[in-house]
Amino acid sequence: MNTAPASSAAAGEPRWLTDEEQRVWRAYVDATTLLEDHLDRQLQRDAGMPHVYYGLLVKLAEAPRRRLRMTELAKDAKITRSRLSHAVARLEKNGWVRREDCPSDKRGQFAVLTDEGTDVLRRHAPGHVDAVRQAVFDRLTPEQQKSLGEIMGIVAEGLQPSEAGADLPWLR
Amino acid sequence: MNTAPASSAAAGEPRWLTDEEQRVWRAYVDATTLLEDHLDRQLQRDAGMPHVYYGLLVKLAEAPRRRLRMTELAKDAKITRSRLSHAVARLEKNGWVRREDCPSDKRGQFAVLTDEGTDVLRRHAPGHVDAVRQAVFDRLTPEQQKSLGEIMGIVAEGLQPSEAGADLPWLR
DNA sequence: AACATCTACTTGAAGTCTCAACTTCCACTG
DNA sequence: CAGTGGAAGTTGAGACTTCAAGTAGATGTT
Repeated sequence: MNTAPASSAAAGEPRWLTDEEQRVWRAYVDATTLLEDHLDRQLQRDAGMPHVYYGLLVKLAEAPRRRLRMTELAKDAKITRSRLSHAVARLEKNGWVRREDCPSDKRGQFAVLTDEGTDVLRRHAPGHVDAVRQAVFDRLTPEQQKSLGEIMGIVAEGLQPSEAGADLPWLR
Repeated sequence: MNTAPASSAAAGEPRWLTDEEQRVWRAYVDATTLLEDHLDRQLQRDAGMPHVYYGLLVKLAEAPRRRLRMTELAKDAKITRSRLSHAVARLEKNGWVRREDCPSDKRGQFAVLTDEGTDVLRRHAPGHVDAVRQAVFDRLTPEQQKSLGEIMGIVAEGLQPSEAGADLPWLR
């Protein structure tokens, strides 16, 4: 008979967004579009790279020995390995990252932050933090900041590709 | 003497993010990256276009006579006119949008949603709404939804190009 | 009218991202 | 140890975005 499953798009009546939900959703889309654009422009102008690339350098800077396996870096940055491959190629051309073979796994590659890369980061981090502050933190109350963190945490968790067991590869 | 202005990156000590602020910011970046990716994939697979393009069709569908001047559409969607130009060219190729000259201003162009475009929208809106619900609204309490709307509204407003200058010192 | 300046929109090239192969290597089975 | 399947990473083509420069029409000034 198949009458009315609750949440599937295949069902008869889609659960449209209420007016209030629409307002929220549009605010979200507007804000994220404008902000990503803003940060991309700021970083492109000052540091010569888009926001995602900057994020990659940051992840590397925080990693032990300033290096990360490609797959792990991709997972951390929430991007595909393919995208990362292209990105690292570009960053390598800039001299900010270098690739190194993994001794224990001949398929593996490390992305390693170079001294030059570290330097670029040091030079441009203040400007970036400042941009983020001005656009976000300076405009929100502490409660709103806390709220934002919780909400985004929930959304991110819900979209994480297959978190079950992926953390514990040694259990397989 | 120029000692320590509070919020400029040009100054000596940049105001780094606290640990808590960093957690919030990373949650934000993760969530927005994952979500945009998720929606892009869903729409590309089902409707054959990225999320932004879908958004353009929606704006047109809501406009009087299903048409909008290019500049206005760009403003509404928070994208550059150049990007819009390319996008509309593509949507035109799909037969979902058509251009029309503006009678009162010979430089002007209207982007007009075609019947085919309206149809594509009708067919794929349920799936999209469903994706948004599952990723966002179904996971948040009403208070969190309200919070999200307020917060994103504030951030968007701060970045709106129209709201020039009065708020923040642009010292660069 | 002539001129400069502004606005609306487009264009092409270079950079980035996606998707679907593809290569190479690892791990496991028999 | 051959064979199979999976994992790590890359590649190239096509799609999308950005940036700077372009055309053309509108507006304002003298």
